[in-house]
Amino acid sequence: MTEQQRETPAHRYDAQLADTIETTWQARWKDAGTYHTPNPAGSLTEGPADGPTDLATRPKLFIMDMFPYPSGTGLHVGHPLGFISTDVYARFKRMTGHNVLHTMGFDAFGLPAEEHARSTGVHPRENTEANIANMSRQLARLGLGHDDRRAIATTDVAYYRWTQWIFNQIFNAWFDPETQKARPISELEAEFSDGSRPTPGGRPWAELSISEQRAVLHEYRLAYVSEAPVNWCPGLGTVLANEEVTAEGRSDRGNYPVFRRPLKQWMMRITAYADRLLDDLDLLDWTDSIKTMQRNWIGRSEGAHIDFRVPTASDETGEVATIQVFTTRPDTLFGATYMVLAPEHELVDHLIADAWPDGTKDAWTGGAPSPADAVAAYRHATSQKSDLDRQENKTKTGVFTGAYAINPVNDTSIPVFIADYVLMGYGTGAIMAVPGQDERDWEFAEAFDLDIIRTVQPPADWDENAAFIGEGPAINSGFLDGMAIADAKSAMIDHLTEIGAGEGTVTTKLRDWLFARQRYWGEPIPIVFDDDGNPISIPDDQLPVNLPELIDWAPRQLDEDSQPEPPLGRADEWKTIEFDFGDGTTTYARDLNVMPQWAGSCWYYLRYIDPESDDVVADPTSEKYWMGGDDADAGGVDLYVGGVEHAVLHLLYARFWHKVLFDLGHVTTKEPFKRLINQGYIQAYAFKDERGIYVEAAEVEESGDGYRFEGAPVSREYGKMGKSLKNAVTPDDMYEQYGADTLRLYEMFMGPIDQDRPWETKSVVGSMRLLQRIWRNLVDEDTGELTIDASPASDDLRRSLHKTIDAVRTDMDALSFNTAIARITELNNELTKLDRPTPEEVADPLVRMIAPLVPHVAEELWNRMGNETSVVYAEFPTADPSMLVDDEIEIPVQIKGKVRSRITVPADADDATLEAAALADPRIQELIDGAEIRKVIVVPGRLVNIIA
RNA sequence: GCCCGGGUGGCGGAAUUGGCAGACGCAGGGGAUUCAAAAUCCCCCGACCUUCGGGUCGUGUGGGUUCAAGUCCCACCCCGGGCACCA
Repeated sequence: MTEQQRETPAHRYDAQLADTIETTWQARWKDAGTYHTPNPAGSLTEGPADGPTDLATRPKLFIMDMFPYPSGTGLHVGHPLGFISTDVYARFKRMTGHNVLHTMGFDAFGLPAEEHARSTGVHPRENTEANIANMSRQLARLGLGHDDRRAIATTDVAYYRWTQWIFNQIFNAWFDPETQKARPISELEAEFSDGSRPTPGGRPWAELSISEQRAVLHEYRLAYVSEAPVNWCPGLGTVLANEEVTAEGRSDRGNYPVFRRPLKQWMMRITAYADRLLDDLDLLDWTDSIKTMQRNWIGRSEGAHIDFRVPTASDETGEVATIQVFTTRPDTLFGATYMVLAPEHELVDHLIADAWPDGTKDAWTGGAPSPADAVAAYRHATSQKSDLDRQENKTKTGVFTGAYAINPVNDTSIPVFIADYVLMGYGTGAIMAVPGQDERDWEFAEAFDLDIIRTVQPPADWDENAAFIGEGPAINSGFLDGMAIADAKSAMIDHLTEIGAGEGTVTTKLRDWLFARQRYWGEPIPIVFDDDGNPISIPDDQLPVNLPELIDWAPRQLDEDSQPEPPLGRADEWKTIEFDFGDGTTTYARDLNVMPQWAGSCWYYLRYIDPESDDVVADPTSEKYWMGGDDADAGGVDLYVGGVEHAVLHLLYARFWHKVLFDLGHVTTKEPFKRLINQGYIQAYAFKDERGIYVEAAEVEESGDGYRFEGAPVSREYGKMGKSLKNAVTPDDMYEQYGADTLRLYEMFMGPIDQDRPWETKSVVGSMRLLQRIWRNLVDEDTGELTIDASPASDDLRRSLHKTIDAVRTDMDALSFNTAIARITELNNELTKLDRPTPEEVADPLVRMIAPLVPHVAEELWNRMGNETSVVYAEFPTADPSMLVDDEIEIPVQIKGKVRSRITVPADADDATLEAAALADPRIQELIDGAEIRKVIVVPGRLVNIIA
């Protein structure tokens, strides 16, 4: 025996042994299909070869992680935190009799692969697949119990075929305001056709040409084409995403100028679903903060549309122009002293007066000789401002249009301005300004010397130079005077409705979803255009529309006057295609846009359910089973874990698609994700030297007076883990030093799932030690023999065991893995102190309890203990209730709320017994010393408090 | 500015309905074992005072309710996140 061997016992649980155990079991699980989850019908009805055969008849549980983007840099230890949590929970639920669906996919379309292709010439697909392979390897080594048959990538042609199919569903649907539901567009067409719904122009449907019919239907579709501005960068010959444009309006890459250009773009009518997206939040088991974020994003506000006539101007049809405003405060209409339109408002051109009217104040003209000049100059100035400028510089600016509008409630003539504090994208892009009750209007009125009329009585001590937003009686408001705000609002709305000058309405901040991207690496939009530019969807049976294999990445130097062109426009042969849509074979132009990255992640949960079906997006029986379609509540994925950065967009878009599919009968639940948890982030310390350069965090040493790197002092920061801060720790490092089970255990022990936490490699050893101690309590380190025997445990130990089981079950259910681990540690510490072999009646449940957390070492111990089937499907231990109560308990005795002594009493002692025992305690008697006892508070089982 | 979270030992964090603050772990200290060290096992570990029995203070700050407050109420400070001229 060599020196080395004598020093380390041959059967110690260390990194080498962990590695052997982990890779061995991973291979065996893979062979047996241990994590194969059976569907109740259709495809994938096969379960595990080494598990129970009745899984598909058990209660279901659908657990999901927000799937990752397969980045080229691979994982660091922060990434899998959520994945481990869901895996532990899934494993726990498998052991409590559930059929658990848990798998993993990749959100693999997106800019980085395209950028990588651009710089290296490697096709995005090749690069993406290599990254997926690497990341899959890193994740597999963690021992995640995923059903790998269900793994998908959004870039798989077989997957994006169905993404395109869903696009077609949405395109071929309209939102019926009567039923508040999406319906097939064919039903709308039928109504037009049989005359039950009048056509927009009044002509009979049959008299419209096919092109005209398409144009009419297009106005109703849930996916529609509209002009929207894009960031066109001629220097790169491409359109850029907002995040690729610098604050100076230049391209992030290359620093070329970027121009805002209108382009025909796909939009999705998510605004139609605003109310349902808002209301159904109540059905969801999500945190209040996420619900609030979604509510704020949707931004529903109730108010009124009010029409102001502008007698001096006419609109496009020659009628007297009418400015419609949206206001949440119709009760303040008597205080409207001017109006403001967004500079881009289409009515502005019709309003501009030929010359400044009498009474125009100097401040209103912007120094221009005529309204037209003033408006032109102001619009130009506004267009030069970046969004950031507009956000940061909130000084009110604007110019008078020379026009006056009539306040419909009192016929007062009020000036009409344009100003950039009114946004085109919200409400009607025009406001009535009521400086008395609005801070922004007050500021503008002060700057432009406009009248201010208060219409709500402020309290006596109110600053007379400030707008008053609060509650109070109406004043200066004719028939509203004296009313509270709510009453005044409804009285005004009634009045406006009666005189035909307005009506109550609702507006949302939510805009329709801009769905087109002018990129290459995304799902092609399955649309062609006829000669009149009407979009037609490619029939479902001809999907998928494959991405063309073009890759001409060389930037094209184009001039400033060039038109925006998506990359697919370069695929000359692909650009056009022949079709026969019933009016003869014709050549059609394909849509050249691709979908945004959100698209693939909007519905992947459905494909997890049934990744193989060719004829249906997901088998209906399986869909209903996994999504819980019979529930009266929202239904959906039972647990969805992911980062809070997707609180709004991803979750809102996915909910929207799901609701459309629900309306059209393709899914059976109202909501996609019943329960949502946002896991916290693992952050890490980073260190900078005196030059301010980051140094390798792993090599920094702590000394008494601070931190040192190669002897020189460094300063410590705290932030995201990553390459740039030189503080990344990879799972591979941890596998090598400790093994996957230790990494899993440490990440789960660090703190509650939803909290950010600092990574500390030096603390990982604590989790390793727990596993070593458990191992040592069950296996002899020198011989490898089990150190378990069949003789019964002591009563105390048995009680500890059952209390542990009880607590661990509760904690696991609540995803409180950190406290579950603490309880297991306590039990194991008791075993360590035992001067006898571990009783089997404790060893068996202990191994079961650790199995969800550290599946490999648990499986190894389970196997060594003589079990022939996998611990993965073993039953989780259940506590014996009679073992949870002690015969005797120690409770504190307080005098005036301070603990002065402790007494040991029978657990079921009543109040009188407790009081007597407390007063009889020698220490208490000594302290009371004959003083008068005024009151004794007894909380059975908890404490006695004596007020003396 | 508005809306959400959150402030507990040197560190990560525990603490049912208001009922023994600091479970569990890391770091630190002491002991056993060892020729020695590592590993392992045992003990201590909020601060201050102490006659070593114990006492006083202590959960961001200041008030309050209560027999009893980390927990409830009021005011404030700090940190993190979201939104931001949304009429």
